[in-house]
Amino acid sequence: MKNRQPTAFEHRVYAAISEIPIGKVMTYKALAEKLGCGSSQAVGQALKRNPNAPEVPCHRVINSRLEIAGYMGKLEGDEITLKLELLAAEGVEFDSCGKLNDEACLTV
DNA sequence: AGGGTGACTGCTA
DNA sequence: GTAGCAGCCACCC
Repeated sequence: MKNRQPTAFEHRVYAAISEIPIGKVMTYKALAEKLGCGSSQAVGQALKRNPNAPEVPCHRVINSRLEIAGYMGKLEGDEITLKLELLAAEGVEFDSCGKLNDEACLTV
């Protein structure tokens, strides 16, 4: 556990994710544009380097292909399955491949 | 101070 | 439709 302090940029990312309503998801690109970064990779970095899983609903953040990305620094594993279940509990249904089943859940 | 990485995206073959 | 390459920004060593 690094327990390092989040930077201003990361803090902005968490704030934007926290603004995502329940039952909705946002893509890295849209999130990056909302932050004014223009680079979705920077957003992914912020999430990967930060174990704020329960503090920030990072599971609501998906890639432009409407697929689930990673969780807690892992791209695949039981954590991903947990994320899908968590989203399903919020009303967002995903495919067995981790793809968004309902495009209407995508926040623009 | 410099180089390398990445939970990404977009275009081209 | 799948595969590969380049661009991009922020963080880490």
